[in-house]
Amino acid sequence: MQDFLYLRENNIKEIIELMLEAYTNSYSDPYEVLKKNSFGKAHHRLICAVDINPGIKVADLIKKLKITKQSLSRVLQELIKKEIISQSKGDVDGRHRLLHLTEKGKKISEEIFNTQKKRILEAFKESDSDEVLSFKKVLKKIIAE
Amino acid sequence: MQDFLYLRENNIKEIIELMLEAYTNSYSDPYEVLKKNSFGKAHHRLICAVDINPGIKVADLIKKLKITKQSLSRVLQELIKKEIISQSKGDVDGRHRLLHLTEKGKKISEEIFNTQKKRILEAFKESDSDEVLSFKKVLKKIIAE
DNA sequence: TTTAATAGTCAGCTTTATTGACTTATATTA
DNA sequence: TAATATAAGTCAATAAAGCTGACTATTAAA
Repeated sequence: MQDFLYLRENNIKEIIELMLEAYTNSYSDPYEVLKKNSFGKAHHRLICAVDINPGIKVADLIKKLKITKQSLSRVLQELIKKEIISQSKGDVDGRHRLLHLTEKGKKISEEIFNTQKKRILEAFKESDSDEVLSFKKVLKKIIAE
Repeated sequence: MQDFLYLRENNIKEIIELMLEAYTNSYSDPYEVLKKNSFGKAHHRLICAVDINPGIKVADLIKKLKITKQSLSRVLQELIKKEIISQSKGDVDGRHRLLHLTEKGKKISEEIFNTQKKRILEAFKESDSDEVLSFKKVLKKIIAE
């Protein structure tokens, strides 16, 4: 019977710690850009999620970020006031509030993204394209419930 | 000239958001176990880092978790008091404090790990072994400075 | 038209992390 | 050996991020 090395407990545990470190490193890269705009980690996570999911509704954002609506609200209202994020009423369901980055928000998100992409690009340039594809594929499967 | 799809900005951006979600999901899995022991996310991160890096010194832990020593201290002293983590003086350099999980700490870490590994195992079982190897390889490269 | 879902809000609290200013112990180097 | 640097610990004050609970307003569905 074959022993699947990659399914061994120690490998799984190592992967879990690698994910912690990869996230921690990647999301600390834009520290200066965020500070310049008086934003914290909570703003960063929110901007990132709205950027890649334009038109996302509040309920889905809460699920994605795994925070309460009260926690989200404080940060979201700040970003709306500063005209980084805009809201619109859902056309299918009028109770929904659909969130988008404003033009100003897109610029700041790009600035944040530029500091983060360096790290990823370096890693990808040292990898084969199929390795990168596998990376993304597995990442998506980890997210799926 | 070839266009490397996987190096396109939108793909990199998507990867960055996938990492956010994968980390958020993976590290919210042990919510009940942590709550039972009156531990929070900070304790979780610390236990995980010491588990996979036995004998790590305080300075390296601070670098890995990207927090200040004052932030680390509060949580670390709690875990030392509760006999989850033990300290020993470094034999090479007597100023170092080397951190280990105690037997009690190993048990709790296993309990935490068991809730996290399910998600990873499911993802890995649906993947080929070379995809998992690529995943780990790229993850490590993202961490590297 | 009653009920359910979505979003927003107010208040009070806990947890996590920060800055800045120190102390103690050990190691290095001049 | 004496001066300096490094690693860790500590005290105090503050900020950032998150939570629970109790509500209101709006819109959709039964």
